[in-house]
Amino acid sequence: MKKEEKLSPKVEALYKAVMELLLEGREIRKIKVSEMTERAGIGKGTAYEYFASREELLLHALEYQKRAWAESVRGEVSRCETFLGKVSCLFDLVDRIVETVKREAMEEMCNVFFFSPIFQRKRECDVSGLLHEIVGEARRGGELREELPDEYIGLALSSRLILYVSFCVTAADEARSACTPMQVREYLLNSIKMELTV
Amino acid sequence: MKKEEKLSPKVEALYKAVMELLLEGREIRKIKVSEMTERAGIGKGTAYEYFASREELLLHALEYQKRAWAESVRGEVSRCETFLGKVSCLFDLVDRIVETVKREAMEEMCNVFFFSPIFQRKRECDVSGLLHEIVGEARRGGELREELPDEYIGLALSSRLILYVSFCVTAADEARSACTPMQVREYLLNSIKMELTV
Amino acid sequence: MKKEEKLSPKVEALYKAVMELLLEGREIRKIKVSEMTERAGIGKGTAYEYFASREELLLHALEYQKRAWAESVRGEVSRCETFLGKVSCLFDLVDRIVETVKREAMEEMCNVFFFSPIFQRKRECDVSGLLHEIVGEARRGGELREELPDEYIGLALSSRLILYVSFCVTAADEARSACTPMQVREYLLNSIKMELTV
Amino acid sequence: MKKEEKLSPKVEALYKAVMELLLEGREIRKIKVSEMTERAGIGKGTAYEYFASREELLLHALEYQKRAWAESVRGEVSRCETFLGKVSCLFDLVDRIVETVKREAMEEMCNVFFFSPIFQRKRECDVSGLLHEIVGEARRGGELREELPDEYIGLALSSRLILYVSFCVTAADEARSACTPMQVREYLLNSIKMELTV
DNA sequence: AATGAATGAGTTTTCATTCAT
DNA sequence: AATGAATGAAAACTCATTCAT
Repeated sequence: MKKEEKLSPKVEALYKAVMELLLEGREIRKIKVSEMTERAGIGKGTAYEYFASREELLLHALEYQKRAWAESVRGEVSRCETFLGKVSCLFDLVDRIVETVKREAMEEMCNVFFFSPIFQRKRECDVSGLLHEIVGEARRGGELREELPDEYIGLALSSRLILYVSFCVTAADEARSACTPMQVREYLLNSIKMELTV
Repeated sequence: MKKEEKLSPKVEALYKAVMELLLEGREIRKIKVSEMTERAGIGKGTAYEYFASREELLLHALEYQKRAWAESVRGEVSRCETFLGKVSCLFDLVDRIVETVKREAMEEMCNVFFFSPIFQRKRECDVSGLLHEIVGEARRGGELREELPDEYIGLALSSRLILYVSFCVTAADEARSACTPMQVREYLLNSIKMELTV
Repeated sequence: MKKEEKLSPKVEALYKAVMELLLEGREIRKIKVSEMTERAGIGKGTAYEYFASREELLLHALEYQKRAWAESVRGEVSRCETFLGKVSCLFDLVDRIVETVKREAMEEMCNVFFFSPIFQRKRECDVSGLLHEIVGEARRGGELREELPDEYIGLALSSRLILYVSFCVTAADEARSACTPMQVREYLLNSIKMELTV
Repeated sequence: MKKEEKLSPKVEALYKAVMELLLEGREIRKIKVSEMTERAGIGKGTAYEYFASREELLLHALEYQKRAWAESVRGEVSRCETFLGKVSCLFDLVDRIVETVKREAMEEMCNVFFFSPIFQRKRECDVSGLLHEIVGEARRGGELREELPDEYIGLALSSRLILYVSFCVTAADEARSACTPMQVREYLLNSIKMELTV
């Protein structure tokens, strides 16, 4: 609930540098410390003043970005009254993210920001956490089918978001696609409504 | 009984070694050539008799494994009459894979065998290819909703399989889960039935 | 005086292969055994039936070529009556060799066949040996200045041949050259006549 | 007193190490990076801070040495009035170099410092460049035969220098030589005078 | 005699991390 | 606090040579 401590400008520059490199299509495992610091405009040693290792720096940078994305829709979400409206905001977020990413960067970005987090425990502050909150509120509001446990609702939503990401990404280079992202989104919102809500 | 060109025994040993190392939880990008050849019981140089680079060896090893898994359910799938029956076989395959793979290895395995294929063009011979065939047959059999394009059906199935995997994996270390993998599987099959079939 | 033993066809193929590779501009130190045997159309192991090591194979191949060149002018030389006529034959040989060599191969060929031999002892059977014979004959025929020792005559000739090679080679890619190889050759023969003969 | 940009001490140590190894008779193409850095008393990685590759390091080291030798006679040469005096300084340089270099090292040194430059374009800063300057001055001073182009003069000098080197080197291990280096030098200077000057 | 698959010692090169300034 | 030169452990890859067939 409490906003984060103000970030040191050097740290922020490092986080920004990591995202830039990812968006340019770099594999995260192959980004060098020197590239990050150069891009951030600071000395190589300086990174080690703030982080114990390359690994830790990368982890924090990704965490920061996930949090930033979650924050960026939180307001929008809270302004929506209904469960489906809130879910729709998450689709908006996916749209915005996918738009900024170049084709070459897609696979790595998806792995890093969509697939990997599935296996990670800490999810309070990222989109998964937000999704969890949305489910909780909808449950309290009686919008969800009683027989379906929250856990399943969460999975059902995640599964649709992943489908949507995958579609947007692969549709991007296959112009001959049978349907548009917009249509898919409609399908998905409809199927969410049918399956999960009262 | 014989399916493929006979593999050189050294190559087969290498493929097997790569899978073993993956199953033990090694990150694929960090597996050393020396580890692979030692595990395979051959000389380091020998790997380079068969593959131009470490990268190529890994790629072929994964390709081989994906193909092997697809082959391992193909028979079972073809014995099923209905779309849902066939899809169920794929869930069986996921069950079998998840049982074999250690917790630490799961993220890597999923990236390699479930997420990456989404971005790849060639998919005839792996599970994605099989899934594509299943959709085609069901379409011809008139089992699927006419308004949904094959593309959407394919992604809808993929995303459910991915979610099933991730549930099985994460449920494994959260005993306190509200539902069992078996239940989730039922939910998912049911939602597939509701959403995609006539 | 005695002709060489007839070469095994495999050995001859190897020698030929080495020359081909050199003429294509390969650095001799970087030619692999596998390249030589492939080019020769024989198995890699076979090279080791005839030579103890890569090094030995290369040495023999070069020796063979130097001898072949010397043999190729010996007849011509012996048909000339005068010292200068014989020397002229050596210039002819240089012309013929330089013509066959591509620009990229020049430096390596010169090092291998002109410069390196300067430091080697065994020279009976190559062009240096022939040159030595020519000087001997001219001395016996009283064609040379008495005050100049044979050794100096040899050096003076070698030096001119080297100059001629260098000129031909560098003139090849500098069209703007102030004089032609033919002119240089005239200069040199004249200066040889002036300096060394009676 | 100061001639060049100040060299980093590590780079200078590397250049010095390369020369030491050459003077000990090592083949330049076979000198390992680890040998160079050990000899220079620095870490292996450090070489790669200054040079992109082993090859580049070697090239720069040789360039540096060629320049150093040229600089070492330039003063002496400029103090001589006549063409032959200047040429004599170059023979002095050869004497000095030959004295420093061990027999085993000579072939490599000659290849690197005398033969290779023949094929290279950039020659302003090494001995070839100096030689070119000497020819130019002599031409302007009217000391050279008008009918001989500068190019020919240059090669005539080079080939004599090369021969002097090779004589000094090979004479060193053949005590039974008919003439001394000193005598050969006299012969050569005399033949230069006769052939090239007015 | 001829082969070529197998080998592993030997090299270059990379890059996270340290530490003196 | 900030730096970046220096490091060396680690890894990929090469290729002459061997030897079972």
